[in-house]
Amino acid sequence: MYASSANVTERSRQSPMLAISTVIFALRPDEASGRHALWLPLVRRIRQPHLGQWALPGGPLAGSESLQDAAGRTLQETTALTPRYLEQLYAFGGLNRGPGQRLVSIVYWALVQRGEAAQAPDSENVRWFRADSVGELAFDHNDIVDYALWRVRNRMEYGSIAYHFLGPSFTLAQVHEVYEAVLGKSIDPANFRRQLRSATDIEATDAFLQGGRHRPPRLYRYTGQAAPGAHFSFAGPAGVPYPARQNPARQRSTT
Amino acid sequence: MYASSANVTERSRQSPMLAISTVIFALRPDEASGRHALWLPLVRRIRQPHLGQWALPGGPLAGSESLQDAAGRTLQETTALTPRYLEQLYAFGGLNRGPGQRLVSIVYWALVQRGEAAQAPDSENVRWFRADSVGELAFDHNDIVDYALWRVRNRMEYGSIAYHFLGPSFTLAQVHEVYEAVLGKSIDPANFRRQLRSATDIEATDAFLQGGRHRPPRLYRYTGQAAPGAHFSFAGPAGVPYPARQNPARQRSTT
DNA sequence: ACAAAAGTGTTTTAACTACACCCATGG
DNA sequence: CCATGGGTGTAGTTAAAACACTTTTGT
Repeated sequence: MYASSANVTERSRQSPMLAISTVIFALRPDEASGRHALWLPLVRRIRQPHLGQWALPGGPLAGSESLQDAAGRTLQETTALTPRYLEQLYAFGGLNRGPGQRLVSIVYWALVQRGEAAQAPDSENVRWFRADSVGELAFDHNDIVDYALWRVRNRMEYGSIAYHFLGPSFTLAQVHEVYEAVLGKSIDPANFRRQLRSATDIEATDAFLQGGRHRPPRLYRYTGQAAPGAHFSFAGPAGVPYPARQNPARQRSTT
Repeated sequence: MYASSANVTERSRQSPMLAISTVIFALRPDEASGRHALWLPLVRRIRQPHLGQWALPGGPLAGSESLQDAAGRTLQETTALTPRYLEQLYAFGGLNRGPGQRLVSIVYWALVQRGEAAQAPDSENVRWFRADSVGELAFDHNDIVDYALWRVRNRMEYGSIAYHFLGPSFTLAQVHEVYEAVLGKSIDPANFRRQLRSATDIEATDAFLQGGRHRPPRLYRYTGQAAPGAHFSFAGPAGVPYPARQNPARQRSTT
C-alpha cells in the first residue's frame, strides 16, 4: 500500500514535489490612524517561474525535519523571529497551481508577536504587506492568503489566538485592540471585557501598566496551553487543534 | 524557492514519499439495539512494515490527479462507493510515523451514504470496524482515526454534514438519528426539529414517507451547496471549507 | 477640575432547555 | 380505540447586546 513497488527513479518521475510554505501574520499599527491591521511578509522570487513576483516564504521539505519544523524554519529564515503560534493550514495539490513541475504545498500559518515584527525590516527580497491588499502573487498564493485570513479570523472568534500576538502580560484593552484589528469591526469594550474575564485561559496579575496618560490598566497573563517555559504554542492533531471553543470572546456589533 | 536547485536524483534521496489516505465514515445500525453508530472500512496490509495489520485505505499520489481525486479513488477502490462528502483532514509528516522510509500522508475524510455502505461487504482484505473500537492499527493510524472522529463530530455541530449520510429526501427523524449516532448522545427531538426548520439549508417537500407503522412523516430536501445535478459536495478552501457555521443544530442534553 | 481611558451595572433581547401536550396513522 | 412515533406550545433559564454610569489617573 504505502511502500510503492516502483523503484526510486520511477517514483520521482511520477510523484509530485513536496514543499512547505508559511503565511506569517503580525499586527502593525497604521502610521496615520494608529489603528492596527494584519500584515504579512512575502519574499521575492529569484528564479522562474514567476521570477520577480512576490510569494509566500517556504521551500522544499528536508528529509530530516517534521512539517512543523520546516514551517518554523522558513519563518526563522524570512523574519528571524520566533513564532508565538504555528498551525497547519491546508495541503494544496491542484494540478494547475502554476507552470512547470507538479507541486504539492503543505501550508502553515503563524502568528508573531506585535512590535517584534517591526524588527524584521523590509529588504531587497523581503517585504511586508497589508494582509488585505497583497497585490498579485505568484502561483495560487492569493487563494492561500485569503484562506489563511479566513482561518485566523475564525480562530479569533472560536479559539484563544489573540494572546499570541501579545507579550507575556497585557491589558484587556490590548486584547480588545487585537480583536478589532483582526476581525475588522468594532467591539463593545464593556461586553468584551466581561467575556474575557469569564474565559478560563487568562488570569489577572496584581501588576498595572504604568506610564500611560490615564488610569493605569491591570495586566493579565495567558494561562492557556503551551508547556511552562515555552514561549509559544503549536496546534496540531497531536493535541487538540484548537481549544475546543470555550467562547473566549465573540460579538457582532456596532460597526 | 520552489524549484529546488537539486536535480531529480538528489531530491528523491532527501524528499519524503507522499501518500494519500482516507478515513471513510458510514452509519450502520447495530443488529441488536437498532441504534446507529459510525463505522469505517480498513484494509489489511499485504506487505511490510506492519504486514497483516489493519490500516487506512490509501496509496501513493499519482502524478496526474489532484489530492481530492486521489482520495476519491482510494474510496472507490476499497468500498466501490461514491463519497457524498469529502474533505481534507490533515497532513501528517512526523519523523517517527513508522519504520522504513520517511512518509508524508495527506489524509482526507469522507462520508458515504447510509445503507449504501452495507453493499460494500467485508472481504479478505477489507473489513468494517466501529469507529470507536478499531483496535491497534498500523503506523500512526489510530491517531488519525481519533482526529477524524473529532472532526466529524465538530462538523456535525457546526456544519451541515448530516445530510450527506442520507439520500436526496429524508425525514427529520432520520436527521435526528444521524446526530445522535455521530455525537453519541441523546438530543431532545422537539428542540432539534425546531432548529432544523430554522436552518436555511433544508426545505420541506410536499411528500410524506409512506409505509411506516404510524403517522407518515414529512420528507425534506437538502438545499445546501453541491452544484445541481451533483450528488455529493466537496469541501476545500476553494469554496468555504465548511458552511460558515450558521448553526444547523446543536444541543447538549438529557443523556 | 477636567479629559480620557479603565472598569461596572442594568435593561433588553434572543437563544436554548425542558417538558407538557396534541395529531395522525396502523393495527 | 389505543399504542406509537410525528409534531406543536410554552414557561424557565442563560447568554449576549446595548448603553448608561462610576472610577482613577495625568495634566
